[in-house]
Amino acid sequence: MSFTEHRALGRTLWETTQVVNRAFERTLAEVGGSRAVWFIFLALAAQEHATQRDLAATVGITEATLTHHLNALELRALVTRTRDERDRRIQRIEFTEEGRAAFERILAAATAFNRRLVTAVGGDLDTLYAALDRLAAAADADHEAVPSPLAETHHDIGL
Amino acid sequence: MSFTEHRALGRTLWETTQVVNRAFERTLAEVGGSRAVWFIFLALAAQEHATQRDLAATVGITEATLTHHLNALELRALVTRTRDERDRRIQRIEFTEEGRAAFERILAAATAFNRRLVTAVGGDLDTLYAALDRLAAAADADHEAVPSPLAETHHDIGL
DNA sequence: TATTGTTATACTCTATAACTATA
DNA sequence: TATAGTTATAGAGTATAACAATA
Repeated sequence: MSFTEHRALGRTLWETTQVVNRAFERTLAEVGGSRAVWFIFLALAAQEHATQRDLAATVGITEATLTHHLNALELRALVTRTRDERDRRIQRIEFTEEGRAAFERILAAATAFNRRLVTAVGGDLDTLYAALDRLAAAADADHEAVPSPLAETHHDIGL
Repeated sequence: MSFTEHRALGRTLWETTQVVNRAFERTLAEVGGSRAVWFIFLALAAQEHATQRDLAATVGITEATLTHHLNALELRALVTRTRDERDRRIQRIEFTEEGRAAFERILAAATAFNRRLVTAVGGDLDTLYAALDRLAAAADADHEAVPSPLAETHHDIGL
């Protein structure tokens, strides 16, 4: 029974992502991570952010949400926050030794997971990326005002 | 700067879905809907569920979560719940007149949105579906115990 | 005044476990 | 005992608005 003349592309995309994401979250949970933490860690390791605002934008969340996550990470002693000497408004966020180790574990798990996905897709990878980019562009078409997270590093950072 | 030898397939998939989903949620919100409500409405309209348990499985959520959503829908007078005469454990869920009208509005919005996505992808639709299916299968490979939601109606129902 | 980040609060979606009603 | 569904509770992730500290 179908309610539309087209197949359910948005829904298929949603469900595929749900399945993939749940598997990914399970994988990360096994090494003490989560998707949100993984994205934040990657952005931290890349060291391409000047402020928490930048970092939040890179991760694709608000500043308040980032603070929320950083609080948890600091509580777990995985990162430290120290005020910048020259501009005390700015927090400098750094991995602790333990945090760096956690990052390495999560990186290994995420890399292995990604490799599995890439292998599954086979040779059509560029075609898939092109299709996904067209989907995102089409969805955003009505709403240029809303910035798409990580647009500039799209595809360039580990999973 | 890249931390993996492969491009970030899982992440690209995630971000694409985020962008598409956010646009979809905005579209639905304009007609008083949400993704969860839309999925539930579709399952209701299809009338292929015997119990709430079935319905929850079709939508891909737990019974408790479904109850949560049905409470909200009943409060908004979009659905009614009546006990089955022959087995009073069973709730029969039906659209109210208003609920049916809401469904029609949401259907129209979702169909238009889906058409936009399909148009954007162009002629590669089957290739894209195949790639997405391979991704879901690969992600699930480690975790056969976890049932993927809507496996049987995959692709067969409106967005 | 503008910027950086935090706090307070709340919302949505989700789940688990204990429970009630019915069979 | 088993099944259908609800309630109570909680947790993760997210956001907005008001705020404090600093520039």
